[in-house]
Amino acid sequence: MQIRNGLRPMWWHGRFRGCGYRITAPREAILDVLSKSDKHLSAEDIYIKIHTHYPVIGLTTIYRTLDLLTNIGLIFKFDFGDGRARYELVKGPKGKTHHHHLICTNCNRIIDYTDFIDEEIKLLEQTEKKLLKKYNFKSTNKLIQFYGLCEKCQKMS
Amino acid sequence: MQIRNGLRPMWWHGRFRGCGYRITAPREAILDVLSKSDKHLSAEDIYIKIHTHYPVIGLTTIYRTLDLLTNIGLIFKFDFGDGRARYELVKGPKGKTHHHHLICTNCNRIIDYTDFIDEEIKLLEQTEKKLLKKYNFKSTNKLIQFYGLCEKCQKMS
DNA sequence: CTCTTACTGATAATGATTTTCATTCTTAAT
DNA sequence: ATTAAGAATGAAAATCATTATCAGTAAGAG
Ligand SMILES: [Mn+2]
Ligand SMILES: [Mn+2]
Ligand SMILES: [Zn+2]
Ligand SMILES: [Zn+2]
Repeated sequence: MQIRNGLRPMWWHGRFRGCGYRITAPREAILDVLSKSDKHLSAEDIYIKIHTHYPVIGLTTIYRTLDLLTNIGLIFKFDFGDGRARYELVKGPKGKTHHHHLICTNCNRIIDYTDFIDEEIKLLEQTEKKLLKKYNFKSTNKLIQFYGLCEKCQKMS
Repeated sequence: MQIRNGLRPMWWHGRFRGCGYRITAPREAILDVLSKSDKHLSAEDIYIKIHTHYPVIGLTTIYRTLDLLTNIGLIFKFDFGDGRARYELVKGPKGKTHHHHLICTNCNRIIDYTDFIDEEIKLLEQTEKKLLKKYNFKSTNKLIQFYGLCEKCQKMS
Protein backbone atom coordinates (compact mmCIF):
# COMPACT_ATOMS: atom_id res chain seq x y z
CA MET A 1 0.00 0.00 0.00
CA GLN A 2 2.94 2.22 0.82
CA ILE A 3 1.29 5.38 1.95
CA ARG A 4 3.29 6.11 5.05
CA ASN A 5 5.05 9.38 4.55
CA GLY A 6 7.96 8.44 6.69
CA LEU A 7 8.15 6.14 9.67
CA ARG A 8 8.17 8.79 12.35
CA PRO A 9 5.55 7.98 14.93
CA MET A 10 2.68 10.40 14.98
CA TRP A 11 1.06 11.80 18.08
CA TRP A 12 -1.76 9.28 18.02
CA HIS A 13 0.38 6.16 17.57
CA GLY A 14 0.72 5.75 21.29
CA ARG A 15 -3.00 5.82 21.84
CA PHE A 16 -3.48 3.23 19.12
CA ARG A 17 -0.86 0.86 20.45
CA GLY A 18 -2.23 1.24 23.93
CA CYS A 19 -5.59 -0.02 22.79
CA GLY A 20 -4.11 -2.91 20.88
CA TYR A 21 -4.95 -1.47 17.50
CA ARG A 22 -2.66 -1.69 14.55
CA ILE A 23 -1.29 1.25 12.67
CA THR A 24 -2.19 0.92 9.03
CA ALA A 25 -2.00 3.02 5.91
CA PRO A 26 -5.76 3.70 5.69
CA ARG A 27 -5.82 4.84 9.29
CA GLU A 28 -2.90 7.14 8.72
CA ALA A 29 -4.54 8.57 5.63
CA ILE A 30 -7.85 9.18 7.36
CA LEU A 31 -6.31 10.88 10.35
CA ASP A 32 -4.20 12.91 7.99
CA VAL A 33 -7.22 14.17 6.08
CA LEU A 34 -9.07 14.99 9.27
CA SER A 35 -6.16 16.85 10.79
CA LYS A 36 -5.65 18.94 7.69
CA SER A 37 -9.28 20.02 7.45
CA ASP A 38 -11.23 22.43 9.55
CA LYS A 39 -14.49 21.36 7.95
CA HIS A 40 -17.03 18.84 9.14
CA LEU A 41 -16.39 15.93 6.84
CA SER A 42 -18.69 13.06 6.00
CA ALA A 43 -17.41 9.56 5.38
CA GLU A 44 -17.77 10.14 1.66
CA ASP A 45 -15.99 13.49 1.83
CA ILE A 46 -13.05 11.71 3.34
CA TYR A 47 -13.30 8.87 0.87
CA ILE A 48 -13.15 11.26 -2.06
CA LYS A 49 -10.24 13.23 -0.66
CA ILE A 50 -8.24 10.08 -0.11
CA HIS A 51 -9.35 8.36 -3.27
CA THR A 52 -7.66 10.83 -5.61
CA HIS A 53 -4.30 9.85 -4.16
CA TYR A 54 -4.89 6.33 -2.99
CA PRO A 55 -7.68 4.64 -4.93
CA VAL A 56 -7.10 1.44 -3.03
CA ILE A 57 -8.79 2.48 0.18
CA GLY A 58 -12.44 1.52 0.24
CA LEU A 59 -15.40 3.34 1.68
CA THR A 60 -16.03 0.44 4.03
CA THR A 61 -12.72 1.00 5.69
CA ILE A 62 -13.44 4.69 6.05
CA TYR A 63 -16.61 3.88 7.94
CA ARG A 64 -14.91 1.29 10.09
CA THR A 65 -12.04 3.57 10.94
CA LEU A 66 -14.28 6.52 11.75
CA ASP A 67 -16.19 4.27 14.09
CA LEU A 68 -12.99 3.19 15.75
CA LEU A 69 -11.72 6.74 16.10
CA THR A 70 -15.01 7.81 17.57
CA ASN A 71 -14.94 5.00 20.09
CA ILE A 72 -11.46 5.75 21.34
CA GLY A 73 -12.30 9.42 21.54
CA LEU A 74 -10.01 10.84 18.90
CA ILE A 75 -12.81 12.28 16.83
CA PHE A 76 -16.35 13.54 17.35
CA LYS A 77 -19.25 12.22 15.35
CA PHE A 78 -22.04 14.68 14.67
CA ASP A 79 -25.46 14.58 13.14
CA PHE A 80 -26.48 17.90 11.71
CA GLY A 81 -29.71 16.60 10.29
CA ASP A 82 -28.76 16.25 6.65
CA GLY A 83 -28.82 12.48 6.66
CA ARG A 84 -25.12 11.80 6.91
CA ALA A 85 -22.81 11.70 9.88
CA ARG A 86 -19.99 14.19 10.04
CA TYR A 87 -16.67 13.90 11.77
CA GLU A 88 -14.20 16.22 13.34
CA LEU A 89 -10.93 15.80 15.21
CA VAL A 90 -11.43 16.28 18.93
CA LYS A 91 -8.37 18.46 19.27
CA GLY A 92 -7.73 21.04 16.60
CA PRO A 93 -4.11 22.05 15.98
CA LYS A 94 -4.10 24.37 18.97
CA GLY A 95 -5.87 21.97 21.22
CA LYS A 96 -9.12 23.89 21.07
CA THR A 97 -11.54 21.24 22.15
CA HIS A 98 -14.77 22.81 23.22
CA HIS A 99 -16.90 24.42 20.62
CA HIS A 100 -20.48 24.19 19.52
CA HIS A 101 -22.32 24.54 16.25
CA LEU A 102 -24.71 26.84 14.51
CA ILE A 103 -26.60 25.01 11.82
CA CYS A 104 -28.37 26.78 8.99
CA THR A 105 -31.54 24.85 8.33
CA ASN A 106 -31.73 26.29 4.85
CA CYS A 107 -28.29 25.77 3.30
CA ASN A 108 -26.85 23.34 5.87
CA ARG A 109 -23.88 25.56 6.55
CA ILE A 110 -22.17 24.78 9.82
CA ILE A 111 -20.58 27.52 11.87
CA ASP A 112 -18.25 26.68 14.72
CA TYR A 113 -18.47 29.00 17.63
CA THR A 114 -16.19 29.08 20.59
CA ASP A 115 -17.36 32.33 22.12
CA PHE A 116 -19.35 32.66 25.29
CA ILE A 117 -18.55 29.05 26.00
CA ASP A 118 -17.07 29.44 29.44
CA GLU A 119 -20.34 30.29 31.13
CA GLU A 120 -22.10 27.60 29.18
CA ILE A 121 -19.64 24.94 30.18
CA LYS A 122 -19.82 26.04 33.78
CA LEU A 123 -23.59 25.85 33.82
CA LEU A 124 -23.66 22.54 32.03
CA GLU A 125 -21.24 21.00 34.48
CA GLN A 126 -23.39 22.18 37.36
CA THR A 127 -26.37 20.66 35.62
CA GLU A 128 -24.53 17.41 35.09
CA LYS A 129 -23.90 17.15 38.82
CA LYS A 130 -27.52 17.77 39.62
CA LEU A 131 -28.64 15.22 37.08
CA LEU A 132 -26.36 12.66 38.62
CA LYS A 133 -27.90 13.32 42.02
CA LYS A 134 -31.49 13.33 40.91
CA TYR A 135 -31.59 10.77 38.11
CA ASN A 136 -28.44 8.83 38.84
CA PHE A 137 -27.47 9.56 35.27
CA LYS A 138 -23.75 9.67 34.64
CA SER A 139 -23.24 12.06 31.78
CA THR A 140 -20.12 11.71 29.66
CA ASN A 141 -20.99 13.99 26.76
CA LYS A 142 -23.10 16.99 26.14
CA LEU A 143 -24.39 18.41 22.92
CA ILE A 144 -25.44 21.95 22.20
CA GLN A 145 -26.59 23.07 18.80
CA PHE A 146 -28.41 26.11 17.54
CA TYR A 147 -30.60 25.76 14.48
CA GLY A 148 -31.62 28.74 12.43
CA LEU A 149 -30.72 30.84 9.42
CA CYS A 150 -27.26 32.00 8.47
CA GLU A 151 -26.61 35.52 7.32
CA LYS A 152 -26.87 34.69 3.65
CA CYS A 153 -30.10 32.72 3.95
CA GLN A 154 -31.82 35.43 5.99
CA LYS A 155 -31.41 37.88 3.14
CA MET A 156 -32.99 35.56 0.62
CA SER A 157 -36.18 34.96 2.59
CA MET B 1 -61.84 4.87 6.71
CA GLN B 2 -64.18 6.00 9.45
CA ILE B 3 -61.84 6.60 12.31
CA ARG B 4 -63.15 9.90 13.60
CA ASN B 5 -64.31 9.35 17.12
CA GLY B 6 -66.94 12.03 17.00
CA LEU B 7 -67.09 15.19 15.01
CA ARG B 8 -66.11 17.58 17.78
CA PRO B 9 -63.27 19.78 16.62
CA MET B 10 -60.01 19.11 18.37
CA TRP B 11 -57.61 21.73 19.61
CA TRP B 12 -55.40 21.45 16.59
CA HIS B 13 -58.13 21.72 13.95
CA GLY B 14 -57.86 25.46 13.88
CA ARG B 15 -54.17 25.38 13.23
CA PHE B 16 -54.68 22.94 10.39
CA ARG B 17 -57.41 24.90 8.70
CA GLY B 18 -55.40 28.06 9.03
CA CYS B 19 -52.60 26.53 7.02
CA GLY B 20 -54.93 25.19 4.35
CA TYR B 21 -54.43 21.60 5.38
CA ARG B 22 -57.25 19.08 5.42
CA ILE B 23 -58.32 17.17 8.44
CA THR B 24 -58.14 13.50 7.68
CA ALA B 25 -58.53 10.24 9.51
CA PRO B 26 -54.83 9.32 9.41
CA ARG B 27 -53.88 12.71 10.77
CA GLU B 28 -56.39 12.39 13.58
CA ALA B 29 -55.10 8.94 14.40
CA ILE B 30 -51.47 10.01 14.45
CA LEU B 31 -52.10 13.02 16.65
CA ASP B 32 -54.20 10.83 18.89
CA VAL B 33 -51.39 8.33 19.36
CA LEU B 34 -48.87 11.06 20.03
CA SER B 35 -51.06 12.84 22.54
CA LYS B 36 -51.73 9.65 24.47
CA SER B 37 -48.08 8.70 24.76
CA ASP B 38 -45.36 10.18 26.89
CA LYS B 39 -42.71 8.21 25.06
CA HIS B 40 -40.49 9.24 22.18
CA LEU B 41 -42.07 7.41 19.30
CA SER B 42 -40.53 6.53 15.97
CA ALA B 43 -42.54 6.50 12.76
CA GLU B 44 -42.74 2.75 12.97
CA ASP B 45 -43.81 2.82 16.62
CA ILE B 46 -46.71 4.97 15.59
CA TYR B 47 -47.45 2.82 12.58
CA ILE B 48 -47.68 -0.29 14.70
CA LYS B 49 -49.86 1.32 17.32
CA ILE B 50 -52.28 2.54 14.69
CA HIS B 51 -52.10 -0.54 12.56
CA THR B 52 -53.67 -2.84 15.13
CA HIS B 53 -56.85 -0.78 14.99
CA TYR B 54 -56.74 0.67 11.51
CA PRO B 55 -54.68 -1.50 9.16
CA VAL B 56 -55.52 0.81 6.28
CA ILE B 57 -53.11 3.55 7.19
CA GLY B 58 -49.74 3.13 5.50
CA LEU B 59 -46.30 3.88 6.79
CA THR B 60 -45.79 6.40 4.02
CA THR B 61 -48.60 8.50 5.36
CA ILE B 62 -47.15 8.34 8.83
CA TYR B 63 -43.90 9.77 7.56
CA ARG B 64 -45.63 12.43 5.53
CA THR B 65 -47.82 13.48 8.41
CA LEU B 66 -44.96 13.58 10.89
CA ASP B 67 -43.11 15.81 8.47
CA LEU B 68 -46.08 18.09 8.20
CA LEU B 69 -46.60 18.25 11.94
CA THR B 70 -42.95 19.03 12.44
CA ASN B 71 -43.07 21.83 9.89
CA ILE B 72 -46.07 23.55 11.41
CA GLY B 73 -44.54 23.20 14.83
CA LEU B 74 -46.97 20.82 16.48
CA ILE B 75 -44.36 18.17 17.18
CA PHE B 76 -40.64 17.96 17.73
CA LYS B 77 -38.43 15.66 15.72
CA PHE B 78 -35.40 14.27 17.51
CA ASP B 79 -32.41 12.21 16.64
CA PHE B 80 -31.07 10.29 19.57
CA GLY B 81 -28.46 8.47 17.56
CA ASP B 82 -30.12 5.10 17.13
CA GLY B 83 -30.73 5.54 13.44
CA ARG B 84 -34.38 6.48 13.51
CA ALA B 85 -36.08 9.78 14.10
CA ARG B 86 -38.32 10.14 17.12
CA TYR B 87 -41.26 12.41 17.61
CA GLU B 88 -42.95 14.10 20.49
CA LEU B 89 -45.84 16.51 20.88
CA VAL B 90 -44.59 20.03 21.52
CA LYS B 91 -47.10 20.62 24.27
CA GLY B 92 -47.74 17.88 26.77
CA PRO B 93 -51.17 17.73 28.40
CA LYS B 94 -50.23 20.44 30.88
CA GLY B 95 -48.53 22.61 28.34
CA LYS B 96 -45.04 21.75 29.54
CA THR B 97 -43.01 22.68 26.56
CA HIS B 98 -39.38 23.02 27.49
CA HIS B 99 -37.51 19.95 28.47
CA HIS B 100 -34.30 18.29 27.44
CA HIS B 101 -33.07 14.73 27.21
CA LEU B 102 -30.68 12.37 28.88
CA ILE B 103 -29.69 9.60 26.53
CA CYS B 104 -28.20 6.34 27.73
CA THR B 105 -25.61 5.33 25.18
CA ASN B 106 -25.82 1.74 26.34
CA CYS B 107 -29.53 0.87 26.39
CA ASN B 108 -30.86 3.87 24.45
CA ARG B 109 -33.22 4.83 27.24
CA ILE B 110 -34.38 8.42 27.04
CA ILE B 111 -35.03 10.41 30.18
CA ASP B 112 -36.91 13.69 30.00
CA TYR B 113 -35.72 16.27 32.41
CA THR B 114 -37.38 19.55 33.16
CA ASP B 115 -35.37 20.54 36.21
CA PHE B 116 -32.78 23.26 36.32
CA ILE B 117 -34.03 24.47 32.98
CA ASP B 118 -34.73 28.05 33.85
CA GLU B 119 -31.10 29.05 34.17
CA GLU B 120 -30.25 27.11 31.07
CA ILE B 121 -32.91 28.80 29.01
CA LYS B 122 -31.86 32.18 30.27
CA LEU B 123 -28.24 31.58 29.36
CA LEU B 124 -29.09 30.16 26.00
CA GLU B 125 -31.23 33.13 25.13
CA GLN B 126 -28.40 35.44 26.07
CA THR B 127 -26.13 33.38 23.89
CA GLU B 128 -28.58 33.51 21.01
CA LYS B 129 -28.52 37.28 21.13
CA LYS B 130 -24.75 37.37 21.12
CA LEU B 131 -24.61 34.96 18.24
CA LEU B 132 -26.96 37.12 16.24
CA LYS B 133 -24.70 40.11 16.82
CA LYS B 134 -21.43 38.39 16.08
CA TYR B 135 -22.32 35.89 13.37
CA ASN B 136 -25.57 37.36 12.13
CA PHE B 137 -27.07 33.95 12.78
CA LYS B 138 -30.76 33.99 13.55
CA SER B 139 -31.38 31.02 15.81
CA THR B 140 -34.86 29.55 15.91
CA ASN B 141 -34.20 26.33 17.78
CA LYS B 142 -31.76 25.05 20.29
CA LEU B 143 -30.88 21.53 21.23
CA ILE B 144 -29.39 20.28 24.45
CA GLN B 145 -28.74 16.65 25.11
CA PHE B 146 -26.68 14.78 27.64
CA TYR B 147 -25.20 11.45 26.68
CA GLY B 148 -24.08 8.96 29.27
CA LEU B 149 -25.13 5.94 31.29
CA CYS B 150 -28.45 5.50 33.03
CA GLU B 151 -28.67 4.12 36.54
CA LYS B 152 -29.25 0.55 35.41
CA CYS B 153 -26.42 0.51 32.89
CA GLN B 154 -23.92 1.93 35.36
CA LYS B 155 -24.41 -1.04 37.64
CA MET B 156 -23.78 -3.56 34.90
CA SER B 157 -20.45 -2.12 33.82
C1' DC C 1 -74.29 17.68 -4.53
C1' DT C 2 -70.39 18.58 -7.36
C1' DC C 3 -65.91 19.64 -8.44
C1' DT C 4 -61.20 20.63 -7.49
C1' DT C 5 -57.20 18.98 -5.84
C1' DA C 6 -55.03 17.74 -1.46
C1' DC C 7 -54.34 13.35 0.48
C1' DT C 8 -53.53 8.46 0.51
C1' DG C 9 -51.28 3.86 0.17
C1' DA C 10 -48.88 0.23 -2.60
C1' DT C 11 -44.80 -0.10 -4.64
C1' DA C 12 -40.39 0.91 -6.06
C1' DA C 13 -36.36 3.68 -5.41
C1' DT C 14 -32.78 5.87 -2.72
C1' DG C 15 -28.84 6.26 -0.13
C1' DA C 16 -26.18 5.99 4.00
C1' DT C 17 -24.30 2.53 6.74
C1' DT C 18 -23.30 -2.58 7.85
C1' DT C 19 -22.34 -7.32 7.04
C1' DT C 20 -19.88 -11.01 4.83
C1' DC C 21 -15.98 -13.34 3.59
C1' DA C 22 -11.85 -14.39 1.20
C1' DT C 23 -7.40 -12.09 1.01
C1' DT C 24 -3.68 -9.06 2.69
C1' DC C 25 -0.83 -6.88 5.98
C1' DT C 26 0.90 -5.68 10.84
C1' DT C 27 3.43 -7.09 14.33
C1' DA C 28 5.17 -10.02 18.07
C1' DA C 29 7.89 -13.93 18.45
C1' DT C 30 11.41 -16.74 16.69
C1' DA D 1 15.15 -11.63 8.50
C1' DT D 2 11.44 -15.20 8.78
C1' DT D 3 7.30 -16.81 10.27
C1' DA D 4 2.82 -17.39 12.06
C1' DA D 5 -1.52 -15.55 14.21
C1' DG D 6 -5.14 -12.96 13.58
C1' DA D 7 -6.31 -8.00 12.94
C1' DA D 8 -7.51 -5.25 9.12
C1' DT D 9 -9.00 -4.64 4.43
C1' DG D 10 -12.01 -4.12 0.21
C1' DA D 11 -15.54 -5.80 -3.13
C1' DA D 12 -19.91 -7.02 -3.12
C1' DA D 13 -24.23 -7.83 -1.21
C1' DA D 14 -27.42 -6.79 2.47
C1' DT D 15 -29.96 -3.60 5.65
C1' DC D 16 -33.06 -0.44 6.69
C1' DA D 17 -34.97 4.15 7.45
C1' DT D 18 -36.81 7.41 4.60
C1' DT D 19 -38.51 9.35 0.00
C1' DA D 20 -40.44 9.46 -4.66
C1' DT D 21 -44.03 7.88 -7.95
C1' DC D 22 -48.47 7.54 -9.40
C1' DA D 23 -53.10 6.15 -9.89
C1' DG D 24 -57.05 6.16 -7.04
C1' DT D 25 -59.77 8.46 -3.00
C1' DA D 26 -62.03 11.71 -0.34
C1' DA D 27 -62.12 16.58 2.21
C1' DG D 28 -64.52 20.54 1.95
C1' DA D 29 -65.51 25.05 -0.57
C1' DG D 30 -69.11 26.76 -3.18
MN1 LIG E 1 -17.04 21.90 14.67
MN1 LIG F 1 -38.93 14.32 25.55
ZN1 LIG G 1 -27.73 29.29 5.18
ZN1 LIG H 1 -29.08 2.45 30.06
